[in-house]
Amino acid sequence: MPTAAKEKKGKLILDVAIKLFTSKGYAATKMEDVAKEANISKGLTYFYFKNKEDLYMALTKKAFDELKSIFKEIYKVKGKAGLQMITELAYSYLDFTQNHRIYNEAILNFMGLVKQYNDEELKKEIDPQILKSDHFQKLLEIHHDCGKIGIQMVTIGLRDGSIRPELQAEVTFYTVWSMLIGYERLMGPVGYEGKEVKIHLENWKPGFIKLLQDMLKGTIQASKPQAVQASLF
Amino acid sequence: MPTAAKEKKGKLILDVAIKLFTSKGYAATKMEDVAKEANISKGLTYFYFKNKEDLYMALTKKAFDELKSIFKEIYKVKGKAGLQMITELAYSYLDFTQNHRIYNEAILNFMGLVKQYNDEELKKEIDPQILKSDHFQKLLEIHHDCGKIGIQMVTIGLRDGSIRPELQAEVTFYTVWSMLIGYERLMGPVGYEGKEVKIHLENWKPGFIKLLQDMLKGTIQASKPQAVQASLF
Amino acid sequence: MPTAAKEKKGKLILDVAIKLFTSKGYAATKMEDVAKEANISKGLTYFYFKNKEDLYMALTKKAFDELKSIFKEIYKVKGKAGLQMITELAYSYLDFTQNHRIYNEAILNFMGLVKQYNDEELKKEIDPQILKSDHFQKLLEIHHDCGKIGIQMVTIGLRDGSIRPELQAEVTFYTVWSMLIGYERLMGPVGYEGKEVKIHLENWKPGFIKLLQDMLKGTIQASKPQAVQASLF
Amino acid sequence: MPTAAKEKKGKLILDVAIKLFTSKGYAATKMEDVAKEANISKGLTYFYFKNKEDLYMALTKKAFDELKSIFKEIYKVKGKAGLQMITELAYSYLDFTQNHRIYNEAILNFMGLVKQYNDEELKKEIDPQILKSDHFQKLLEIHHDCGKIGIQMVTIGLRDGSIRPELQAEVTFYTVWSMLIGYERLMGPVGYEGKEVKIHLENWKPGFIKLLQDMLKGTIQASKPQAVQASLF
DNA sequence: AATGAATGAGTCTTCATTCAT
DNA sequence: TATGAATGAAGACTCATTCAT
Repeated sequence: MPTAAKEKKGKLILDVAIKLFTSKGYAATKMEDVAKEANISKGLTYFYFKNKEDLYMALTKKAFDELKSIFKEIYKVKGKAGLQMITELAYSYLDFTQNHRIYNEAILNFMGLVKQYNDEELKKEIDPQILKSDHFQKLLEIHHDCGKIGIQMVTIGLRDGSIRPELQAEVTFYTVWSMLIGYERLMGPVGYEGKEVKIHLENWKPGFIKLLQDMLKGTIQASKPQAVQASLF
Repeated sequence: MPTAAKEKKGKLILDVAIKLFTSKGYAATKMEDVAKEANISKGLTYFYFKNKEDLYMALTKKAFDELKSIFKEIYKVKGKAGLQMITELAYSYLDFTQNHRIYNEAILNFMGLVKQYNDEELKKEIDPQILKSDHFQKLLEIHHDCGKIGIQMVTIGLRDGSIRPELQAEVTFYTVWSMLIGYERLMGPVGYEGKEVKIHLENWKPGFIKLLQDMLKGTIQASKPQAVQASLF
Repeated sequence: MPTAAKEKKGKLILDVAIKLFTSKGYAATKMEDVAKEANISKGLTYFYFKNKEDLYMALTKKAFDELKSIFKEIYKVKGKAGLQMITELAYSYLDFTQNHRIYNEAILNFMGLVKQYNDEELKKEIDPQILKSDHFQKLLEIHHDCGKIGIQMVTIGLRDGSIRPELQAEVTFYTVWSMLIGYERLMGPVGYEGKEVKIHLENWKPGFIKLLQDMLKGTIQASKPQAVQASLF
Repeated sequence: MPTAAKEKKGKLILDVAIKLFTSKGYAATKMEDVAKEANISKGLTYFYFKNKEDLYMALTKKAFDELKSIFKEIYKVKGKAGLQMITELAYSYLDFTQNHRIYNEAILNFMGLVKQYNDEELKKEIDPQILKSDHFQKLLEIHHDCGKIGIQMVTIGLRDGSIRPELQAEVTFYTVWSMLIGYERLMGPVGYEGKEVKIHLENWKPGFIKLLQDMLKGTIQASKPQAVQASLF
């Protein structure tokens, strides 16, 4: 089988894994389920992925890759104000996490791992299989990429005046990212039709974006969120 | 054995579980480990907790209880501006998640569960043992409590002018919460001594808080964060 | 507590056990279930019965006692032909097994045990707790009692001519008993509304009794089954 | 591995299970014992049988299959009178139950299950694993097969005059089956060398068969039991 | 007599992973 | 590459039984 075909099958397995991990969760998904759904044998999955953790790290890698492509897509278009970029990013990020629950979970999980990895004591408790995974090692190299682009976006905003000049780019971007990460998880409670809590999903998103913008806004305004959103699709 | 003693043993088991889940993770911790560490028999853990998931839900319940007590502690002191309350909350929340990684994880996990629970299709995939857990059912009842207090804080801020009057309390509070949730996880990557990323932990926190305040600020300023923080400890 | 009261509680436990063993089966019934249903503590059941097997043997003993009382009841009335006695016995036995599924099961089980007990090799495999049970030992002594009475009934029939004189009492009685034992179990399949099997429960019983009588009948007839049945209630 | 080999291993496991269930009993036999005795790993037994109950149901299925083959073997030979067939059947059945205690137990157990299964209330108490077992479902379909053949035998007897014409085939056959079912169990008590009960195994069997025949006999006699028995071996 | 917390041996069952083919 | 039978370590959970009170 040529390399192209090999990659195809590897992708197939990964896609199936994404589907199953999303619906049933990592722990509840058996390697056999993955194989069955992909119409291949159980053994073959181990030809393409060293083990289950490795498969999950491959998924995480894909999550970061897709996230990065979102960042790049927004970043590469010239002439946009920095705040507009961040706004677009926010919309895309929220869509990304809503459409790919497992991706956000994988990213969340990976960031937890990085925290452990950077702590000499906690590092020992990390499953050795994760450490050995090529995908994990690759992730360690690339997981700052999104941050770097995001920081660039903020930097542009600082320069073009769409973002308040007194802000620090790194701090600002990671704070924005914090917000975006929390959103998907809070959708569960927020979406619930509680008697006393009147907030609903439809209301939250625009308000959330507006707050994000207000937090950053400089004297020169970015285009209206609605307009931005429209331009994204 | 008097009820007090019975409760004590239940708490002992829970405390041990918190310790082990924190250091080794939920999946890697055996019920037998918990029993051994608590100097009791394996069977007794099942006398106090129906099963492992139930134990985890008890832990989650405790996480929410402690979080709620943080909210209440800040809320009950009269005479503070709303923005000050939110600021204090932010500091306490960040401390809470940093000091109790497992609590934040449990809360994150529970919110993911709530999302599944509210989706007819995804609900089926939830482990029945979770659904049957009394602690889980209790959590469904109380998990809005923190949100309600937080919304009250924002409402106070809207009235006293410390928070911009055009904001909507619910939307605003949940957006604040989003920020707080993401922080702990991003500390992993942020804390890493990357060559190109200059942001460090010491820098991030105050900047993060500052941004949060700027996002909300009305015409009347709350007291300085530093002062607030000092008063908390 | 006076002996009378003690016996009362012991009977209560036994009655509860009968109820639960009947509905859920021996293996699926926990000692705790028994205690709970009897509104006593788990520990107390062990005061009245050495262990679970002992409780089952007590149940078996009661089954044999009740069966024996049925035999005696029929036997003690003078003036009946032997065949009539056997007929009455058949009716009563079938009622007994239908109303007390667990009794028949216990009797069946005990007879299997006796078979094992009489085989030097298989005897070793019997749970020692059974062997140690006073109820089991008692059962070994009395389990022939029903047979003895039954044989007497046949003997009477042989003498009074209601049963064919060429038959041997022991062989005949145990053959009758075989029939009666099988009936309860076959009611499951027979009761099923199969498309091709037309036999129904209502039809089977009288036909069964008729065949039993025909098997034994001598020149002098016993009263009609219907009449006999009527006299029983 | 070819299908033949796969079937072989499944049979091996089943044979081992039959051996162990027979000697130690179902409850006392561990799945690990079965695996060890079959020289395979514990896990492999679960590859061939979903769980322990499923294995027992497979055993029960085999019991019914073997029983059915006995019925068919006798039924297929033309020219025999119906009573002779029943007589042969009785001999074979008694041999079957004596040589395969576990088979009879399984059949007895299954018939109890069918009774529960047909009662809406009791059905709930059946272990779900049993209900899910393919073998159990298959048994529900086939468990009338033996009955059907037996009824045919009686029907033949009614036509050829070897069985009394006034009898009803279904009722008659199931009554015969009742007798046969009880026999194995009663051998325990009967076989015991009681001081007062003189019946012994050697005496019982021919007498039992004789009574069975007398119960059915029409004007035309079937061949002698002894001759029949001889022809069977 | 009575309680019910505590024990711990016992077992079923799962499933990631391997390997002969 | 591909299969799927086979492995076996691992772990959740049960429950009869005991015993301090």
